[in-house]
Amino acid sequence: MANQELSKVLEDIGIYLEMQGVQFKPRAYEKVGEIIGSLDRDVKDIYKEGGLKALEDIPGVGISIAEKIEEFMKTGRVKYHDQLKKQMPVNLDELRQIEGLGPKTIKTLYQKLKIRTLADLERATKAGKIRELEGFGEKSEENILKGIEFLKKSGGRFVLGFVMPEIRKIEERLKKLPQVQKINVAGSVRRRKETIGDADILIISDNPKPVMDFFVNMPEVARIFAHGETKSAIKLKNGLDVDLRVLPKESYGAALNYFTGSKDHNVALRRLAIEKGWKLSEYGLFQSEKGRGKREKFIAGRTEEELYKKLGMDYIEPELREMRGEIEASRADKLPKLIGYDGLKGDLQVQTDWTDGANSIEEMVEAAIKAGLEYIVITDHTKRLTITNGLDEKRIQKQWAEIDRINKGFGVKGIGFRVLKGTECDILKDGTMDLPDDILSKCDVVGASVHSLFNLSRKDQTERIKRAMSNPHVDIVFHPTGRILNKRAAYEVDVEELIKYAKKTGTVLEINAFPDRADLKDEYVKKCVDAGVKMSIDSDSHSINHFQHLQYGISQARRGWAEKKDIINAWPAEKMLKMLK
DNA sequence: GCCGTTTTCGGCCCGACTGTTTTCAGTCG
Repeated sequence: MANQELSKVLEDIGIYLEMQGVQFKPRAYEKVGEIIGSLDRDVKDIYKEGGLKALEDIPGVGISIAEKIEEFMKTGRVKYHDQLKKQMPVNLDELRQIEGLGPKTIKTLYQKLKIRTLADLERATKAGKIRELEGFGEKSEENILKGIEFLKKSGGRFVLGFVMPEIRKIEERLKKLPQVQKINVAGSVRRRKETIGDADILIISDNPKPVMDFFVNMPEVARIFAHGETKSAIKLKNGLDVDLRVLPKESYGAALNYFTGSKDHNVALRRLAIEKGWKLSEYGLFQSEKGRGKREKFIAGRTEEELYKKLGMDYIEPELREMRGEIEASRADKLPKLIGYDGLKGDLQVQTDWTDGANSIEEMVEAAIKAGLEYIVITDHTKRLTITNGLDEKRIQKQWAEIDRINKGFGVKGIGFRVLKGTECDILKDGTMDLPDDILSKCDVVGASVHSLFNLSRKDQTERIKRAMSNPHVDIVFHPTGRILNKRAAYEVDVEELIKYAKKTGTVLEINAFPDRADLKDEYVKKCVDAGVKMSIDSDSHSINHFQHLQYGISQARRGWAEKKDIINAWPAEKMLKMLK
């Protein structure tokens, strides 16, 4: 799908235009880039079927952008984009990752200091060049440096949910090859870590050469590092490294286990094997025979299940293999029965075009039904978040009438789906809510969110959120720590104190499934599980395609040892509602 | 550059915060 590439070109045009101080056009390009980026259908297909006219039917696309899309389809580039880029030859991808660096700043830095790349920026910062610029000072320089440091720490890692579609696509393609008998994606992808460094694909094949040839010649390959019979390694255009390995049938389980990790988990398994007088490697579990020249006796390794069983353990799900007590739990028959990937019945955070969502309530409902859900809560933003056109007292009541109308329609048609009334209500500076209690009391589900003042002291931020939790109508704290992976650290807040207070007030904490939020993170999920604090897994959908993100929230819950009993939207609507304040 | 229950031109939703200034530009959500 060329949508992603096209979407980036259009968004880049918007940024370049913004640098030039052009009015309104930037937003038009930015918006259309967003829309195309989250489109269901391949733009290529739309163009093939209906030409320019069909392109213009895409929301946000007029004649001018339609022509640019056409040009992109025909030539793979957009001249207008090339021209703009020539005028301002900076590495936007790199520089824009720094929090606080917008188009205008990037422009100034280029014009005054010839900064094009992250490396240029770091050099200038360390040489104290930034603070000398007009309009900049020591603080600006310090903030940029902090941004660079943060970026380095997250160091080239990819957000799982953002690269997963591409990995799955490659997996599906390889799976279809007649020479491939079995295939698995191993490594941190299989453990479902929130970010991954690379992807390891394992296969069984009697005739691997054609598979390898196919693999290194895929259209999204940018570089080939290795191209052999048992191992090939490539870099994709999006920067992700992918390895493909061919494994022998009899040791596939052992190899899958080895390549899935985590490293520490593997070490623990090997130690267990040694205790029993055996030896574990990626080739299998062996009886280590004394004496030279004797062949080691193969004990297990065809499947992972067999391997764990021989070691006297229950099978351990990949998401648990992080050395957080899973070895002991497995031996004691005390592993959790993790919530399943089909385990959700509802979604408690959904935005619509009443605020900053892309689709109507009805469209979101239709998509939710398709995603297999039984209910959703409409939780549009509230008035403080003005840019989203947040709902005030009047508009939210209007929305309720619309929801009633939709639910009534389901009643008539005999559809069991339920739309619930909710809000993603801003928590104000002092911990009070952006909507009055009499409105909140009439919502089915009240979510509370921090969207401002990320830099309060740890104490003030914690008190602020605790005050919101003490509101008798606040059911859930949405994305409790506010982090954005690869972009922004969590605000200073005492999460353990929030967990304690959640228990005391009966407040639910959210696992936000949006890929770069994944908030709460796994270790806090486990603390909630241990403390008996209930959680919800919500997509935070802003368009009909975002329900697919729920799986990443489920991953996060599983990595935190959560079972069905811990996740309130794994329950039927009635039971879920009864649990709330 | 897009859009239209303001319909083919004239709008395009804003407010808080920061760091720099001494009245404001840039960024964020």
